[in-house]
Amino acid sequence: MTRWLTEPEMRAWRALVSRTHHLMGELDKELQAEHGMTVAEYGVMALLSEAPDRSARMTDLAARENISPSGMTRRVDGLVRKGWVERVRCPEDRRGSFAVLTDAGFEQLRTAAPDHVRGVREHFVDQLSERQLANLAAALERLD
Amino acid sequence: MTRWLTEPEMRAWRALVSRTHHLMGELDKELQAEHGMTVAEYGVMALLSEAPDRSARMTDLAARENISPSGMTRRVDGLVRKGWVERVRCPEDRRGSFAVLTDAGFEQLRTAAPDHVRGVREHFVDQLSERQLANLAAALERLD
DNA sequence: CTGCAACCATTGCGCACGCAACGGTATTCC
DNA sequence: GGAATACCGTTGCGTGCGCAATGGTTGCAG
Repeated sequence: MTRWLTEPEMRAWRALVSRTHHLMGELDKELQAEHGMTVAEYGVMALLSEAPDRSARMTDLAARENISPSGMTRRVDGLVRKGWVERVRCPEDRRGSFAVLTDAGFEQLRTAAPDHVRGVREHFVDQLSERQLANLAAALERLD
Repeated sequence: MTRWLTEPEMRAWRALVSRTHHLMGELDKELQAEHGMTVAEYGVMALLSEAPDRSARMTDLAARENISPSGMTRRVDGLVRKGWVERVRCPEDRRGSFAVLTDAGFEQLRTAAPDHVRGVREHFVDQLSERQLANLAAALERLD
């Protein structure tokens, strides 16, 4: 006996999928055009910039960004090619390696951040009330 | 002068991106394992099943699913290969073509739907209150 | 101390997508 | 009516990701 989705449930589900997808697409195009980087790359660099020594293990990065280890390897590959990140072999566990944000990477992030934040505000944050944002965060953080 | 994100704004933004991404991944894996189809394919077939004559123009499908025309061409290619959709050239506009849900496709959808809906409930709908769902839909539908 | 299981990051492979360019068709404008 | 324009769907090409398998390393069990 299947409990089908009610009309409000369906609306919430469809809105979540389609709005999020569209939103990410817009932000990606903007950040790519203005600063030659993707939102995914931005995410990694933002994480690194706030980490001790501006560095983190590959596994941690993958977990924090919700992608597979191999996906993170390639994402970091791209950042290394652009000179924004370096790899450093881990001394006390020679299997692992650190991704470290370079000075050029930090500067790139500093330059891109205002534009990216403006994009997030324009397409998302500033279109909702403080209350709506709080409710949305509370709801989504409850999942899983 | 950049208005940085406040902590609640940041939480809402991060939650939206990461939870949605994770959610889609889970549903995709389940639907793939149980019925050999992706959520994206399900979406197209669901649209077709509710359309007049179970058919729709490629352009309409692409717009409704928020993907590029070429993306929709390939998505439908896959469905045709599986025998769930057929292409029919449009009589009154010979540039265009219809995607039509076959009987096999309709049957496939009927079989997969209960499991997919259960997944959506389990991972999303049933974890939130009625009120939260309504708020979430209202907030997201307001974007753009 | 030795052998085996667990783990880290990477690589090969396949897949889905976007963009730009294209052929074919419809429409508009003179 | 004929030429320019806009539009529909498809294809070539490049990109980013997941899964499975791999090489190198660690740590645990006996």
